[in-house]
Parts: sequence; structure tokens; C-alpha cells
Amino acid sequence: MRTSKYLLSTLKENPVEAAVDSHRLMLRAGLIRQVASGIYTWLPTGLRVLEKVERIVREEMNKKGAIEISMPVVQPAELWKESGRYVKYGPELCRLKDRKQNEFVLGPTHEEVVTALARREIKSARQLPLNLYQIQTKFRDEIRPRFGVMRGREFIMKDAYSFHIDHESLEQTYADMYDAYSRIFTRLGLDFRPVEADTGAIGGNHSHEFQVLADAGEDTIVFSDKSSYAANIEMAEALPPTEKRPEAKDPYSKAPTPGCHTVDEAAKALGIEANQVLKSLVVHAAYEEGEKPQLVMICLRGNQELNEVKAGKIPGIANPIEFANEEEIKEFTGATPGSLGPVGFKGRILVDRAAAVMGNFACGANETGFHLVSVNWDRDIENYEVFDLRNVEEGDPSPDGQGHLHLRKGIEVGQVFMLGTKYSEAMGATIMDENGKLIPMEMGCYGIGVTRVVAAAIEQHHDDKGIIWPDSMAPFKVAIIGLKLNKSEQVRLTCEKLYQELLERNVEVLFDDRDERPGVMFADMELIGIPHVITVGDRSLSEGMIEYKSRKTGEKEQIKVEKALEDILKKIA
RNA sequence: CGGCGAUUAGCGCAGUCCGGUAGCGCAACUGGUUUGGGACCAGUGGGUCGCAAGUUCGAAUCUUGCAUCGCCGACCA
Repeated sequence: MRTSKYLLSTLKENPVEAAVDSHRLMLRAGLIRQVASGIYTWLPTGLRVLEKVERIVREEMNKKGAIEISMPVVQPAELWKESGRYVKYGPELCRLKDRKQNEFVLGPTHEEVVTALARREIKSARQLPLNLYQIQTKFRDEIRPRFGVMRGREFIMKDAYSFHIDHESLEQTYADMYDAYSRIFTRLGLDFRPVEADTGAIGGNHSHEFQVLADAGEDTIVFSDKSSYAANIEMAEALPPTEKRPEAKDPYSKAPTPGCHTVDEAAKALGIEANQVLKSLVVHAAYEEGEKPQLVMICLRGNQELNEVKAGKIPGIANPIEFANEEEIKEFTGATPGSLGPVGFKGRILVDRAAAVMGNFACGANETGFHLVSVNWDRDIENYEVFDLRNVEEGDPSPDGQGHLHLRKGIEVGQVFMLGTKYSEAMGATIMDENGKLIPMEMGCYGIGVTRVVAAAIEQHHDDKGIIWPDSMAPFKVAIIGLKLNKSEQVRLTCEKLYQELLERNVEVLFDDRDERPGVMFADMELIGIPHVITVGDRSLSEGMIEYKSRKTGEKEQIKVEKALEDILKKIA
């Protein structure tokens, strides 16, 4: 490709709206342009990168025997009503009507369509296992799209769905996909970790996420320093504390804490540390549509965080977690948030393990502007239940008993699920077993955020000059920069010859044949992140040399013109 | 979904308080000089001032409504 006949579209200035490196560089290097919030056009350079990712994904999926299909973005609402997700998926599911007022949705994922396909097409157990995949556009109406394509509304996903006669077969395919994903992300040059994960809105009973380690990541992952244990923080168990609850001392008494709304403010007013204050949150109990929810109190150590996923899984609690609003709290306790506590609380009380070993602690008095001090479990609060409710913290013991936990930020680029029979049962995707009995097929599903992978790769591979693509993802392998092309016949001929020779050998090469100043061309090629840059100029050409520079290492090298092709082919091999 | 902010030339912004018919830098285009790390000189073109309504002799500027985009938050009660 010649830059003169291409759409390079680089930006010299940093776009104001880009808060993270990958978004900034994708705009500057001319990979993407925003069309609407969370919706982007992929420019030619970006599209080339996307296609690189897609090709590797296809190769590894095909190796594991997965079969490629293509399902529609626009799907009948009927299918979603059948699975029960038309209501349950919530406002992220974009709904629309056609001219006949028939209801449709934009597919945020394809379990419904693929299950409907499978129940028609799979007629015999002999056809199983079957693993179908596609690389296709998804739409999720995110509350807040951000960070460019990292959290867009429209994005490209590779999604695969497997069908099985039994759980053992599902486990085999799950392991295959886990292996394929590890190979894909390794080939893409990413530093990633597979971690145990919550199953979330997709549903199912077993799952791993593939997380690319990057500070810009929106997920927190934890891993042990002594074992292979790794999990999303949503899943990581905080082991019961080894310390014993201290003896109860003085009976509790009331202390004024006017204007205090947070644990830290209350601790300061009382002259104690935040970890001696009990944090009391109020959430909704599980309830039926239209019913008024009961309130449940959750108690944590003041310096620790609620884990909403863990709390949502406790029987009788609304899942996902819903926090009670100020009005409900006031009506139920008589106090405003900031002064709440378990003493005298009329509802169910859930206490985190670490909070349950606190003694002589402070907590809200359920009277606005007051706290109680020297409160003790059992003596002052009789009815409560103890659960693991908090997020683990740096240095906590690993749940597998080996070593301690460390926390890192991650970008979720892939996830594998064992779905079980959730969809096949709801939608009647059954198969006849050897006893002649109809049973729902076991299912698995496996996703890779193709567009997000591109952003994640840039987060891990860039410097102050621009992107540094791993060879496997680079939009072009080689860039040729000709200096004073229009002045020097020598330079032009040398560039043209090398360009043609590389093309003939199917090397993806970008020939910068613009009549630009050298600095402009160097800067653009580095911004785009082409791994191997060849510079042809009169100065070294007069000595029979041209210059090679590696984007990754920055090392320069003079190579003989006659040997140029050979040397370059060796470097990109 | 809540809070805050923005919307004026392709991009980044000033002008808005205090109403009088729009400006700067970069980019683009033309000519010239330059050419191994984002050049210089001269000239040229380009704007429904987000949309709608209102106030006014007159609105980018004041009022109201709407839309779009961005940032922060959405456990810390």
C-alpha cells in the first residue's frame, strides 16, 4: 500500500475526550473515529488490525473443531421471551419494532438464536458434540460507554456455543476452548491471566475469564503468590478470620456524631480508627414485581468493601443487589443513612465474617446524628447471620490455603462458561439419549471481545511515540520511508524496487511516498506502530546502504542495498 | 440512572458576564523557499454559532424547552 493512495488520517494533537492511552492512540493513529456514543467507524488501518485478530481467532477455533456460522444482529423478541431474558436482560437490551409493529431486539449475545437453531437442526445424539461459532457485531446499550472501543455499545465479538449429550462431553469442549483461548492470547502477544469468574447475566454454573493485565482495566483480579489460584475479585473468598472476638467491656452508650455520613467521618468524630466502626448498608430483600421490598441490613468492618456479587447470591436477597433509598431507610429505621446500625434494627441482619469478630465497636444508633460505642454481637444484637460478604484485600490469605493474595487491574478479553441446560431447557432443545428419553442438551458458551482485544493490546504495547504492535497484530509488517523522493531518482527507484519485491513475497508493506518532510513520515510510521521501518535516503544510499529500524527496540542498522530484501525477510520471519 | 460540564470553520479554542451581524491557532488550498525527526514566507477559501420557541428594533450572547457529547459517580449509609 502507498500512503498517497491510502487513508492514513493521523492526528498530531491529543484528542481531549480520550482518557486512556489506547483510546487516545487509536484516534491519533487513525484506527477509529467516533460516530455516536460508544459507536465507532473502523478506518482502514484499524480494520487491518481487527482482521489480524479475527484470523488468529478463526485458526485456533477451527483447530479445535468449532464450525463457523453467522447469525443475525436483529432478532425476534419472541425468542427472548421464550428464554425469559426479554425482561431479565434489562435496559441494556436494545428493543425495536419493524413497520408491522413486530418486536425485535439487537443481539447483545446469541444464546437464544443458536439454541433455536440447534433444536431444529440437531436431530441425533450422533451429531454431538457440536461447537458453533461466529465473529459478528453485538449491541449492548451500555449505561456509560467509555474508553473508546474498550466499553463500546456496538462491538465485535467472537462467540461460540457448544452442544453436548452429557456433562462430561461439555467439560471436554470447555477444556478445549480454554486451551484455544490461551493459544489465541499468547499468539496475540498479550500478558494475560485466566481467572475464576462469576457467571453474571449469561447464566450457568462454571466460568473463567481471560484478563489482560493493564492499569486501565475496569476489573480487579486477585492471584496467589504461592499457587496457581487466580480469580476475579467478585469470586474470591475472604477466608474466616483467625482472630478471636475480644471480650465485651462496658455496656454501650450513645455518642453524638452530627453531620457524619461516612464511616471515616464518624470515626474521626469519635476519635477512633475506621476499622473499629461497623459499616451498615441497607438493601432490598428478594421481592415479587409490584411488591414493596423488605429491608435487610448488611454489616461490614468500616474499612472494608461490600462484594455485591457475593451478597446477591445469599438466599432471600434481591439479585442483583438493590440499595434501599433514603426514604425507605428513613421510614423503616427512623434515621437517615450515616447513622444506621444493627442495634434495634427490625429486619434481617447479615454480617461479614470479619465484622463478626469485632468487639466493643461503634455503629450508627438508628437516630440521625448519633452513634453507639462499645457495641458487641450477641450481647447487644441477638439475631444475625454471618456470611462472606466483603472484597478480599491485598495480603489476605489465598482461599486455597497457599500463600497470600495480590490485586491487579485487568481488561476482560474473553470468557468461557459452562451453561448447563439453562437455555436448552427453557427453549426445548432436546435430544434422545440411549434409553430413548428426551433430555435437554448440555451447553457451553465462549466469547472473545475482538474489538476490545485491540484496545487491550495497545494498553500493553505503546510508548510516548505511539503504538508498538506485536508482529501478529500489526496492520503492516514493514514501512518504507523515501526521503526526498521527488528530488532523487536514486531514492525513488530503490524504494519502488524494494516495495515491489516485498509485495511479490506477500509481505504487508506500507510505502510512504508522500512528498512530506522526513520528520512527519517518521512520526506517522511510529505512531501507527509498524514493527519494521526502512528508510531510504541519498546520504546512506551513496554508500550503498539503507537504514533499518525496529519499532520495538528502537535499534537502527545499516544494511546493504543488494542484501536488503533478504535481510528484511529474515527480520520479519 | 444521579451529579457536573460542553456544544462557535476539519481539529483545538476565544467571544457570552455587559445584545449591535464572528475571531485566533493548527489543518486545507495556491505560489515560492526548504528537506535525515512533526519547516518557513506570502496569499486564498471555509461558519444554519447543536435544535426549537420566546424577549428585543436587533440574539452566538438573555429566557425556556429539547437534543447530543464528555467527565465523575453509581457500597462506604
